[in-house]
Amino acid sequence: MEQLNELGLGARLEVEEETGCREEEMLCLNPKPTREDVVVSMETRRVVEEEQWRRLFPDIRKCSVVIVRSPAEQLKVWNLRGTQRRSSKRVRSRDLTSNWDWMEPLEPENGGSGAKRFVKKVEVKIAAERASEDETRKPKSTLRLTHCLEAASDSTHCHLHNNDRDDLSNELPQRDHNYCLDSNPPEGNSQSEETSLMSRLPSSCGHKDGDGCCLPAEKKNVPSMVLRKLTGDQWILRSATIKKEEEEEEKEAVQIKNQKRREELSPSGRKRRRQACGKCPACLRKNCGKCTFCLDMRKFGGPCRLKQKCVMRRCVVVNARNKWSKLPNRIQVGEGTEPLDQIQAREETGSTDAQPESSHWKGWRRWRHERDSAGGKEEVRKKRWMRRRRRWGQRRGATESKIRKEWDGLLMKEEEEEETQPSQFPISTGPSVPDGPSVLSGPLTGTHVQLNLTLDTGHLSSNILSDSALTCLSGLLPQEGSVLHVSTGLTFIPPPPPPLSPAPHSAAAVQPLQLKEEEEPVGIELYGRSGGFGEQEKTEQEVRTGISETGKYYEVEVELPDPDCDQSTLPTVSPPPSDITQAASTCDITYKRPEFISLNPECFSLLRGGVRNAAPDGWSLLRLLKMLRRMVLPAHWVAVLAEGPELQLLQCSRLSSMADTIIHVQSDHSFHISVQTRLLPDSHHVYKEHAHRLAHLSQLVTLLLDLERLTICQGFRVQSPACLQQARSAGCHLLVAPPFHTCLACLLEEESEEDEESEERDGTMVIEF
DNA sequence: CGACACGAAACC
DNA sequence: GGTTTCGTGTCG
Repeated sequence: MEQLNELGLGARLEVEEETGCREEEMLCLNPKPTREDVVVSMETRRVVEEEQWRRLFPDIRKCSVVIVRSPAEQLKVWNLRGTQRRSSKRVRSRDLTSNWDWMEPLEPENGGSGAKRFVKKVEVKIAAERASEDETRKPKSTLRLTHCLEAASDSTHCHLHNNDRDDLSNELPQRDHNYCLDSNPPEGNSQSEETSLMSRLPSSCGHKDGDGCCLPAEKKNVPSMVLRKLTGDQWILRSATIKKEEEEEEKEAVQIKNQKRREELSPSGRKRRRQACGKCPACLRKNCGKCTFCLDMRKFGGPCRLKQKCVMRRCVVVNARNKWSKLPNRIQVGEGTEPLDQIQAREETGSTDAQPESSHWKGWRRWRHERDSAGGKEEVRKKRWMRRRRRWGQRRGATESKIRKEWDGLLMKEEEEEETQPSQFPISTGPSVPDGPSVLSGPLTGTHVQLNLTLDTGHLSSNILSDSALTCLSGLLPQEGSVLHVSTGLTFIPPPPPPLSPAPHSAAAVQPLQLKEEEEPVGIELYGRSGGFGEQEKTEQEVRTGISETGKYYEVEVELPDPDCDQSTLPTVSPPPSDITQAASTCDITYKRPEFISLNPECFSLLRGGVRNAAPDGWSLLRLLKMLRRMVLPAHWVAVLAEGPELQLLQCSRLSSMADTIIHVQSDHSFHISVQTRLLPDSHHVYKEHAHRLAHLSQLVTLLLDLERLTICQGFRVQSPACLQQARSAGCHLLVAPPFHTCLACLLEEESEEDEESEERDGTMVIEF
């Protein structure tokens, strides 16, 4: 018996010798299955296979063949589990059926026998007729375990040969768990014999190439699947062919890059030095003797550590060239096409705005700052901070609340992530490769923007996810008054179908979201978690049934409707998430807006295709919630489940005139409205305008829009008597549009009636204090 | 990302 | 050979 180096193989082989003086190695396959049920069910088959195996190789003393046949669905689950289990290591995976080829964790010492075992599940296919042939003609081959690597992988191919295994410990990567079961004919055997043997015994990995190495997975008939890490905890499953193509593209890109680099390089191999033009005013200038770099120079008594040119002498032309060369899409932008002489001419006029934004000029500005202000560094830091703030400040306003600070922290973190993981939130209009990486973005038609969030299904429940995502959205997305509709739904929108014609370069169509100063988001964590949690879990379960091979996608849809279009039209409703595959194939790029969606149970049945009638109250609300989350609600309205159970629609924007307003929807779809815990009186205008029981989602949306129509001058909100008091003391007039004036009037009644005078003008109520 | 440090090319 | 300063790497 011989034990092979465990480290070298990444696993241990137990090799035993039974007959003859010559040591022959046999592969010992650990009989321990990982999926006992499957193995038991396949027991008969296993015995047959083992018999055949033994006939082929009678020298084998111990031979355990584990034949794993599992439904594709289960394989998927295994695959996912495997991914999670092995997420810290490099994951190698071939096709779904190669799942059983994964190495299990090494076992501890095996019962004091001194031998260790490893679990290696190998697919063995032996043709019956061949096997019988071999009965008479024993193969003189021994088995060998071939380290099987994908061509694309950067590791080396290794074989376990009888005579060179000593080298293996040095050659084999420790964590490489892809192996081929291979047979090695004894020396002297003809090539044909080998071929014949190979054909008799197809391995789980494939054939041999000329060097005796395993052919890459791609060369087999079975399509390989590769798990590829995107970011953080994200993995995508994709076929190896695509991976190969991508890697080829990457290779090409690298080659082009290298070629360009070589062109830039001087004969010595170092990058060619850029030459100053020698003509521009900067080049003609003398050392200022004041800047950091001048002060660093020996002639100015410096230590000569910085070794940089005087900031005032940095060549404008070179810097400009440098800038444009670094500018992405410069041709499209148009700035880069500006003739050099123009730049130069402008420079000669002394115009400072033409100074290229390079580190040199930043340095120059820094120097100027240092010169101008004593606290230069502090100022620079402040400016940098402000610059960062501006970027996010476009999304965020500048209030000084505690929430704000926390929010800023979150945003800063997010910004960092955004910078390091630019593909995380792709906002692209380009069509995606059908089988490509699955961080996809939908089509951007007109003003329709979709933000696709790819989230790790293992870490966020849909509840948490929706809340957090919504909170983010409320802070991040632009709010053009009531023009922008922010979807509060988290919806799977399947990737668009492949383009009919080669799509134009998508880069031109990529539009960054123009973000605007935003208001404070209202934390909604308290809502929706307290009540109906069980139902939430149920939902999640249901959603998960729709997990595809490519992952689970939550899509946040942001719609920027045409200002002219009627806002009360019902927004997009995406296909239900449970039918991802089908939806992906039948998805229409232009999502048609249905007239309305009925809230009756039949409608839900149609949408969800499940059993509805026996659903409890909360269940019904949950369905309503899910539908609401799939559609676009008026800006910053969020639907959550709360205790009761009841469904609550909350206005999450602090700046909204409807902040602190909650629409409570009961399980029978009746609703009432509260403003800052005060119930709106039954006599309220809103109740008269709208049916007390919601029959359609469109009614709910109309209700929200009606409530949103409130306009208030002077920035006072009128949800409470305190606000009115405040407005009153400020001596301002309040312009309140219907139907909210009734609500206001109600509040006023509660507070005091004597001070106010009101009159109706053109449907607008003017209240004067 | 900016500041800093430093090797080495380019220039004088 | 000395000086200048570009390109690049490292660090916070």
